[in-house]
Formats: sequence, structure tokens, C-alpha cells
Amino acid sequence: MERRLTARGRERRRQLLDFATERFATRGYHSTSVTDIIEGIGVGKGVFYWYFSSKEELFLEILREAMVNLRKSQQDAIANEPDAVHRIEIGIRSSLAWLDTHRNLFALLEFAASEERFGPALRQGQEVAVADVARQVKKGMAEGRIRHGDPELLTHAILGVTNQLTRVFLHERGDKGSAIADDAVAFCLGGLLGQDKILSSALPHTTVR
Amino acid sequence: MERRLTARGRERRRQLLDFATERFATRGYHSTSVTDIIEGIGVGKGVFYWYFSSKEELFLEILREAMVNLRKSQQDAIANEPDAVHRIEIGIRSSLAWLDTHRNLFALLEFAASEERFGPALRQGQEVAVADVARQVKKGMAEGRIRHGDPELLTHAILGVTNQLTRVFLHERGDKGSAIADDAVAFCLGGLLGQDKILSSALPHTTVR
DNA sequence: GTGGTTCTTGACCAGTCAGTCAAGAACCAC
DNA sequence: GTGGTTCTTGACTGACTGGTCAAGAACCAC
Repeated sequence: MERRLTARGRERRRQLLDFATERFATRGYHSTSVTDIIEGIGVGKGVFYWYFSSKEELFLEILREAMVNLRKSQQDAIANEPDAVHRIEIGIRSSLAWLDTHRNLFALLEFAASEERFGPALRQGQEVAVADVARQVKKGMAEGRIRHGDPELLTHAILGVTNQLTRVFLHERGDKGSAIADDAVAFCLGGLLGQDKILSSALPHTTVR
Repeated sequence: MERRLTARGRERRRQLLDFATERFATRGYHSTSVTDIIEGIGVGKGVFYWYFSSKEELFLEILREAMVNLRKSQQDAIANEPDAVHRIEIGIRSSLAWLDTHRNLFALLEFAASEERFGPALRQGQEVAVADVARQVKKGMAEGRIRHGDPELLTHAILGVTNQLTRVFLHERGDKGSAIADDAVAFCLGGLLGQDKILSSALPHTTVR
């Protein structure tokens, strides 16, 4: 949906984006109808379809914006840090900080992950960030600071930790983001740096029943 | 919804459960209508509402069954293992094995987590399992094997790793579960056992921009 | 076979939804 | 003011939804 918008038009579009974000996050995508949105703002239905060709397109726009935003905040945070391991740590911290101040958007990212039709857009957005972290992990390995392993897998492990802690402690329990950052970092760095022989020496004969 | 069911009735109920599980997992809860389900099986609509009072109840039933199933598989796996750390490892491995062979159900658990109305049922089911792992973590700390920290948070960190790796490598990429188990365990045990002073000595002056 | 229970049918209902469109208002450049 | 563009209105459409229900078939115990 491309249109030439005046200043007024851009304002209206933003209003739709913001209101819809809040509603999608608190009541869910499926439970929020287009009518809910336009009535919440107090405009006619034509307004909605003037700016967006469909409800799905609106959601994708919110999603895109959120991911660009998060990524930018990560990039800014690590910009001047040369050390690979330190970059990873700062990346974790900045992600948690962002997720803390954008809980609405976290809810939408979570939803998008569970919906077949939004999966591709989500994956596409995360791809770059994942590759970025994976590169740092690889560098850390080359320097002998991070134990050997699949960099991409380790990256996803980190992502899993931050996501889960965000969901449970920030989203469900409403904790402050700063309260879990140290623990998240400690766990992830422990997982990355590791201890050789955790498996083989300390815990022999490991099998799944 | 309680009914006295004959053998035939129990079979029909199972058929509905199984078919709906498959459809919910592949096409999503919202995109699967009751009509889809009964037409897929080839019965009238009354059949559905004979066995379940609503679509939501059917889903909750699937959810409950899945969680009981997963939990049972974990319990069986760790039953004869006394060592706390080893129990955690086996727990991770058995979870991954279960998620590997029940990918349908993983998708449903993911969906349920993102839907306000199914959140409570999900949390209720996970609560016991989380408390269980947390107890092992605590024990490991008391024994001086696991570094000090919030046991529940560490438990969720583990959960986050297994979930994310399952989603990305099993669900999206279709890898074999056994291929990631070692890495998942290594990361989690590294995160639990940790290295003292990771933060304070190796990486001083850490701040978020 | 009789009577009661379990199970099945499918038309039907009331409501909701995303999306359309003809009409016109507001704004703006000239 | 004129003409063109941007923006807004809200009634309307057609599709689809979860759920109901009266009727009857199938099954079973006696």
C-alpha cells in the first residue's frame, strides 16, 4: 500500500499504527477487529483502508517497524565495542532493556512466531541479527574464548534464554528488566564459555530413557 | 463435558482429538473451524458437540493431555537417577526427545503460550515441572555444584534454550532431535555450573547504552 | 420386541468479520 | 474561485463462524 501522504495523513497513519499495536498486544490479533480499531480512534472504516490494504498488512507493518527498532537499538549499543564476547554481553543487555521498555511489541513478536502466516516475516527480520551474533560467537571461538560448537545454535540458545526470561519475568510477572539482566548474561556466557568435559567427565553414561 | 461413553464413543472422541490436533498444529487454531474438523472426519456437526461443549474445550483437552504426556515422559526418564545435575541433564534430553516425536504438540504449546485465554492452563501445567527442576537446581547449589543464583530463573533459562532450539532446529528446519541434544545440554550445564567471575573479571565496566 | 441410552444428522440461527464503494468534505496550489 | 488530490464517511455485502436442536438411527440390556 503506497500513497502520497500529507503531514496530516502521516499523522493519521501513525495514530492507526499506535492504537492497533496497543490493542493487538493487550487483546490479541484475532480478537481485535478492524471495527474495534476505527471505533477506538473514532473514524470511519474507509480511513483504515485508505492507509492499509488489509488488517494483515497493518500487522506486518507494525512487526517490521518493531524489528528494525530493536535491531537499531542493538547496533547502537555495541557500536564501539571491539571485543567479541563483550559485544555479545552488551547485545543481551540491550535486548533485555529494549524488551523491557517495549513490552507491547514483545507480545506481538511472540504472537507472530506462533502464526504460520507471520513466521516468514519474523524469520527474515531475525536472520540478520542472528547471523550478526553468530559471527561474534565464531570470532570468540577463533580467539579460544568460546568453546567449540555450532555458532548459530549457540546464538539461538542465547535468544531462547532472553526470550523466555522476558516472557516469564517481565511480561507475566512485571519485574524490572534490569533485575534479570545479570542472571541472563551469566547463564549465557557460562553456556558459551563453558567448561570442557562437562559431559564426559562429570556425568558419564548419559542416556535418554 | 462429561458423558458416559461406550467403546464406540471413546473411539470417536479420540478420532476427534487426533484429527483436531493435526489440523490445529498445521493450520492453526483460528484457521481451523469446527466445520473443517467434522468434514475432515466425515460426520455431522452434532457429533462434535456431543463430545465437546466447545471448540475451546476441545483445545484445552488436547493441551492438558499433551502436558501430562510430556511430564510423564520426563518423570519416567529421571526416575532412577539420584544425582541432581544428572537429573537436569536427563530432563533436558528427555524433553527434547519428546518434542522431537511430538512436533504437532509443540506447535500447539507454542500457540497456547501466545493466546491470553490459554495462558493460565499452560502455566498451571508447567508450574509443577518448573518447580521440580528448580528443586534439583537448588540441590545442586547446596552441593556446591551449581553456582549461586535464583533457581527458578535458571530453570526458565533452561526451558528457554530447549524451546528455542526445538522451534528453530526441529520445527522450522526439521533436524533430528538427537543432533542438538548434546549442544543443548552443554550450553545449559555451562550456564548452570558457570565460571565465577565471568562478569567481574573478564568483562569489566559493562553497561547498557 | 421393548424401552432406554448413546450416538448421529444437517438445517438453521444469530452474530461477526474483513473488505467495498459511492459520495462528499477538507485541503492545497495556482 | 477553480480543479485536483487527499482524506473521510458509514451503509452495505458476502462469506463464514460457533453453536443449537428436533428428529431419528444405532445399539444394548432384558
